[in-house]
Amino acid sequence: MDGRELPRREREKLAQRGEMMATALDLFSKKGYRNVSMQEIAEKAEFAVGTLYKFFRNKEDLYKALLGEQADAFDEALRIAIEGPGLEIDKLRNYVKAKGLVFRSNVSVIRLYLAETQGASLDIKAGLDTEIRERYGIFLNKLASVFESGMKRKRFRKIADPFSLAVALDSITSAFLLLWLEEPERHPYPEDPDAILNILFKGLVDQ
Amino acid sequence: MDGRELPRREREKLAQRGEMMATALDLFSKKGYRNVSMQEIAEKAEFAVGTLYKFFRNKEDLYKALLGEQADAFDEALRIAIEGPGLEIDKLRNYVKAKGLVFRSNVSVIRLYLAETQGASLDIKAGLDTEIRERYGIFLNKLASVFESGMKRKRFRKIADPFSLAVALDSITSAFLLLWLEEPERHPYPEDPDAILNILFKGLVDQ
Amino acid sequence: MDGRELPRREREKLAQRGEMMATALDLFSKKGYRNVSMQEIAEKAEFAVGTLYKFFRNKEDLYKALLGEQADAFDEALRIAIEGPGLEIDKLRNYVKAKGLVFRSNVSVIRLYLAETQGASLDIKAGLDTEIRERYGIFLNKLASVFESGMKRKRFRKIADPFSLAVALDSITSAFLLLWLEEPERHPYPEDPDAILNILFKGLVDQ
Amino acid sequence: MDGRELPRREREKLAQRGEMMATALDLFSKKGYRNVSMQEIAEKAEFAVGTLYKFFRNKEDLYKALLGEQADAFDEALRIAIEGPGLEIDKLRNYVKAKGLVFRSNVSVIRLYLAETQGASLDIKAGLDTEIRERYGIFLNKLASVFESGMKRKRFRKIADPFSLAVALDSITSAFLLLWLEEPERHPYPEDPDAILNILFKGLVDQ
DNA sequence: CATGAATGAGTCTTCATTCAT
DNA sequence: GATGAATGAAGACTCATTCAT
Repeated sequence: MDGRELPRREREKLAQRGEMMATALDLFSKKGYRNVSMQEIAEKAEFAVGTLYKFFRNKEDLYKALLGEQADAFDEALRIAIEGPGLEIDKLRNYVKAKGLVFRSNVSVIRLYLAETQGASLDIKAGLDTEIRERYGIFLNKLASVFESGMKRKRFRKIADPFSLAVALDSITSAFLLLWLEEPERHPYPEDPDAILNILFKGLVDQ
Repeated sequence: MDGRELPRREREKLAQRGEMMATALDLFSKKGYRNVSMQEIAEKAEFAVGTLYKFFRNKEDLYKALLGEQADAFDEALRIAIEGPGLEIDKLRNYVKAKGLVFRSNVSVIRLYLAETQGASLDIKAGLDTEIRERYGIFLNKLASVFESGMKRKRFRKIADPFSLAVALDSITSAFLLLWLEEPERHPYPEDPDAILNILFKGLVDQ
Repeated sequence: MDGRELPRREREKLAQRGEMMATALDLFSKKGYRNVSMQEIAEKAEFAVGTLYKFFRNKEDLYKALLGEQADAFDEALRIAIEGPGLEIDKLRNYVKAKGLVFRSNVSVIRLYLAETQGASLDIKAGLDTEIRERYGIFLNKLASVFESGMKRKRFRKIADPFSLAVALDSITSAFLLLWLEEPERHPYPEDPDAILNILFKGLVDQ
Repeated sequence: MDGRELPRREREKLAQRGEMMATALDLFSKKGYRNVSMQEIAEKAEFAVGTLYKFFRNKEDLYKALLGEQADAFDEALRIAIEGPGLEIDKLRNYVKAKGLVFRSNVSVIRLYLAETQGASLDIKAGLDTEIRERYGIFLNKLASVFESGMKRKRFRKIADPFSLAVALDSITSAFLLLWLEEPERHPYPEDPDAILNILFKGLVDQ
C-alpha cells in the first residue's frame, strides 16, 4: 500500500469537494458568477446547501478556490513548457503546444480564466483578481526572458522588446483558442506550433 | 432650417436617452452588469425608474443598446481606418493608431467591449453577444483582406494565412491596450504604430 | 387650515410607518426580537417586505426606532410628572400615578421597555441599549433630586441617599406593574399612589 | 464505600452534563438564547453535538434545565436565609446578604435569571417561564410571611400589606444588583444590609 | 407623461436536528 | 455509545418591474 494514500474519510471529503468544484465550475463558466445560485450548485452536485457551506465559507470563497486552483494548474503547465534547458525556439513551440493542450482539455475553465486574465472580471472585487493577474504577470516575464535569452545568444533578432513579444505571443495564442472555442470546426487550433509562431518568426516585410 | 433637424420634443428625448446610456455605461463598466441596479442608474442620471423603462424595455435591453451603439462606433472607426485606397502597410498603421485613439478616449467602454469580443460575457445570455461578435467577425475579415491584398501585390510575404494575421494583429493591439488600462504609466500604448507592427513586419528568425 | 398640516403624501407615509411600527411592536413584545421575522411583520401589517425596508434600513433599525420612540414617550411622561413647582411628596405621587397610567395604556411596550431598562437585552448589541439606559440613568437622577430637595427642605428624613431612594421607588413601581401585567385581577396597580409610597414614607420599625 | 456514591459511569455522565450546562450558561448569558448555536456550545464544551442531544432533547430543553437548576440553587439559598427561628428583622438582613452573595458569585446567571423573573423572557415561550415564576411567587409569599409574622408580633408596623412589602424588598435588591452588574465600581452592593433595609425600616416622612 | 412607491420572487447564509459510522 | 457530517427549512435583505397618481 502506498504511504501517500489518504484515509477513506479524507479521500471521500476530497472527492466531495472535487464534485462541488466541478459542478460550480461548469455552472459558473456557463452562466457567470452572479447568475448561479448556491442552491443551484448544491442541487446539481446532489448535496445540501449546508454541505456546500461546510466546504466553502461563502460563494465568493468557492469562486476564488475554483479559479485559484485552475489558474495554478494552467500556470504550472505553461511554466514547465518554457523552463529547463533547450533552444528558445523549442520552448516557444512547447508553450504554444502546451497552451493548446491544457486549454482544450479544460474547455469550461477557459472563459473564466480568460475573463480574469484578459480583464473583464467585474463581479469579484479584488483578491483573486489581483492574485491571478499577478501570477499571470510573472509568467509573462518568464516568457519574455525566453525571448531575451534568444536575442542574447543571437538566435533571435531584436525586432521588439522581449516583454512586448511575450505579450504578443500570449495574446495570439489566446485569440486562436477563443476562435476554436466558438467554432472548433472552422477554427481548429493548429497542431503544428509553427503555424502560429511563424507570425513572429518570419517577417511580413522583406528586410 | 435643416431638414435633418428634429423637433424639440424629439431632440429632448434623444438627449435624455443619451444621458441614461452614458450613466449606465459608466456604472456597468465600473461595477459589472449584475452589480448595478436600475434604481442606481435612474438616480445617478436624475430620472425616475419609470422613465428608464419608457426608453428601455428592461435591464438587458438597456445593456444591449449600450453595447450595440458603442460597438457601432468602434467598428466604424476601425473600419474607416483600413478602408479606402492606400498602401496596406499604411492601413495597418492607421488601424493600430485608430484603435489606440478610440479606446483611450473611451476607457469606460473598453472593459465591456473586450468582455464581449474576447469571450467573457457571461451575464447576458445571447443576442447581443451574437450580434457584436458577428460584426467583429466581419471586421476581422476586412482586416484579413488588407493582409491578403498586401500579399497579392507582393508587398507582404506569405508567412501565414491572412485571417490568422488579422486575428494576431487584433489580439496584440487589444493586449497592449489592456496592459495600458491596468498600468498606464508602466505600459503606455505606443505612439508609433510600427512599435507594434514590427512584431509582424520583421521576422524574429533570420531567413 | 392649519399650517402644520402635512401634505397628503407625507401624512400617508407617516400613517404607513405608524402601522408598521405598531405591528412590529405587537409582535416583538409578544415573541421577542429574534422570534419575529421581517416577513411576518410585513404580512401582518399588510405590506410587502420591500416596503418595510423602504422605511427601515434593517431589522435592528426597526427595533431601535421602535424602542427609541416608545422610550421617548415614557421618559417624557415621567419627567413631566416630577418636574415643575410643588411639594416633593406630590411629585412622587404624580410619578407613581403617571407610571401606572402610561404603562397600563401601553401594555405591549412594557415588556420591551423593561427588558431594556432592567437589563436583559441580549439580542441587540449596543447602541439602543446604551442610549435608552443612559436616558434612564438621567431620569433616575432627576427622581433622586426630588428626594434630595425634600431632604434639604426638611420635608423628608435622610433614611438613605437620594439616588438609592430613586432606584427603590422606580423598581417597586416596576415590580407592581409586572405583577399587574401577569395577573391584572389578582394584582391591580393601586389607584392611590400612597399605597405604594407608604412603603417609603412610613417606617416599618418604630423610631 | 458510601451508599450514595454513584458508579463511575454515572459520575462521569453527571460531570459531562455539568460541563455542558456550564458552557451553555456562559454563552447564553453573554449572547442571548437565540444568538448561541448548539454547535458553538458543543465545540466550546469539547463534545460532539450528538452528545449534547443525548443529554438534552433540544435546545429549549437545555435552556430550561439550565435556568431551572440555577433557579433551584438561588431559591434554595434565599429560602434558607429567611427560614428557621430568629427575629424577622434578622431574616430580612439575611435575605439581603444572601441575595447579594449568591448573585455576585454567579454573575453570568443574573441576567438570565432576572430576565425570567422580571418578565423579559421573550425567547422561550412558556413552560420554564411558568415554572420559574411559580416558584418565584412561592418564595415571594414566604418572604411576605416574614413581614406578616413581624407585624403580628408587633415588631413591624403595618405600613403596607406583607406581600407588597415582599415585592418591594425583592425588587429593590434586584435593582441594586443590576446597578452593580453594570458598574461595579460606581454602584457597589452594600455590605451592610441595613443600607438597603432602612429604606423600608425608617420612614421618609415623620409620623 | 413622468414619477417613484410598492411589490415579492429570489439570493445568500445559518443552524437545529438527525443518523450512519 | 459517541461522533460530527449532512440536511434543508427559514430568515434577512435586494432589486427588476409595475402601475396608480
